Amino acid sequence: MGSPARPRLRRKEARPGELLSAALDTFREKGFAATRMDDIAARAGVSKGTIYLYYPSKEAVFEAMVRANLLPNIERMEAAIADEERSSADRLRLLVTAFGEIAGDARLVAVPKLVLAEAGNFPEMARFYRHEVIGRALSLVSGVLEAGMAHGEFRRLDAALTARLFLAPVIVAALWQTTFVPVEDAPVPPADLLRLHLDLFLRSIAADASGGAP
Amino acid sequence: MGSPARPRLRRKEARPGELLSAALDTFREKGFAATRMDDIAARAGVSKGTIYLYYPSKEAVFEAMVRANLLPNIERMEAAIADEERSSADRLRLLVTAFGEIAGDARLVAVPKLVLAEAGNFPEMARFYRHEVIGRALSLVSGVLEAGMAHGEFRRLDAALTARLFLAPVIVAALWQTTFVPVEDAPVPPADLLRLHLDLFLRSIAADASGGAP
DNA sequence: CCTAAATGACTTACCAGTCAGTCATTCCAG
DNA sequence: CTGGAATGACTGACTGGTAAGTCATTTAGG
Repeated sequence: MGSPARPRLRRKEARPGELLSAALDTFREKGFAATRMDDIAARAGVSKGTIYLYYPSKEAVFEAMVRANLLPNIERMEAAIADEERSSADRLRLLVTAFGEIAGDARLVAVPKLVLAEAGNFPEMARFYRHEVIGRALSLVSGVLEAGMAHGEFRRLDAALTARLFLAPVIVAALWQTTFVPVEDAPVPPADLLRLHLDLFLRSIAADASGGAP
Repeated sequence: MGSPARPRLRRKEARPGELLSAALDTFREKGFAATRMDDIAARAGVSKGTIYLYYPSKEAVFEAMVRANLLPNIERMEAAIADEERSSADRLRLLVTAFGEIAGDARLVAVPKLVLAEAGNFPEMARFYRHEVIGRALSLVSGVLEAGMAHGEFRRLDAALTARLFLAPVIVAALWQTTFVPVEDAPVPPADLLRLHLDLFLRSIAADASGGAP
């Protein structure tokens, strides 16, 4: 028993990231309230006091964790449609693929789910997430939709509403994944669902009645 | 100061319902962990001890509250398509309307959101909800879809997947409503969103009138 | 050595759950 | 009717356990 799991290390640079990563995994498993600072510390291989060297409170850890996971998501999305050469339909296809990858990554998806669950207790963060992540995703999609409409590729529709309809199945797939898959044995392959979604969606917004796909 | 707010009343019959209603409103505002039994009691105009006359624990209150809000939802849904005379498209239209009403009722929608948020801590309840509410909603929709396909009204598609795509925007609208509307000032009218959804969805699954290409 | 990062025992606050006592209501005896 | 005894719904101070946050001490690393 006497063997100390690890000698105490001093890693001023790496700590904050390690702590937030441990925090994400712990919040993901138990939710905000049921997570103890000792849990996070143990997972990061550190004692509780160490967390307080870097963050002033549990809430601060939570907020920092959410912020740390904003940029990667946004960048993935924006990278997915950087290619301006493609047709609007192709760009939507790429977007669905990119979102599908995010939706399949349980660790990434945990963040919005936590924001959702804690919106009542962290209204400021909810507003922030609403604008910085969801707002950007919506603009991204409606930008592509408007381009397609201007180009005559898609019918004229309310781009803001249509963008929401485009994203809805992705969001539901993501939430489903984190909520029910750990609890039951018959998962629906998100890839199949999203392929069908793209097919139906493109058909429903296509400009001419006689099909759109080349 | 001496004035007692209210004389103590004895209402053995009405209490359980009043307690669950107070519990719903409190859980809705703060989430499960952050609500205190004293909060629920105060909202119900009762002392904390009284709750324990009717429910053995905080978790029991939560579970009872969820169960109490199952049946109304299911019955609303099933009533919405009871009319077997109509076309499948019309029945989908009625379903969207019914779901839209549920989605617009912030109190009702809070329940699935709480289930979602607490699925990790109440796996049994998550499974239960998955089967008794979501499962039933999915069968309802896929039943209508299959009837429409058999009738030649809709294209042949995977009914289970398509049903999920049909429900996704309703679910997202509901979650949006409870999460972001209290936090910002520019709500999207769910009615507009769902009307567009129905339009696009029906178009995407319609059998090709002009003998089009698959 | 010296500094500052890391530790973990300690303090403090909070809250689920308990239970001895209170009082509104009912119901019979006179 | 009436009053007072019995009932049991209701109360709220209290307990025990838990966990956030602190800080005097320890020790890695330069």
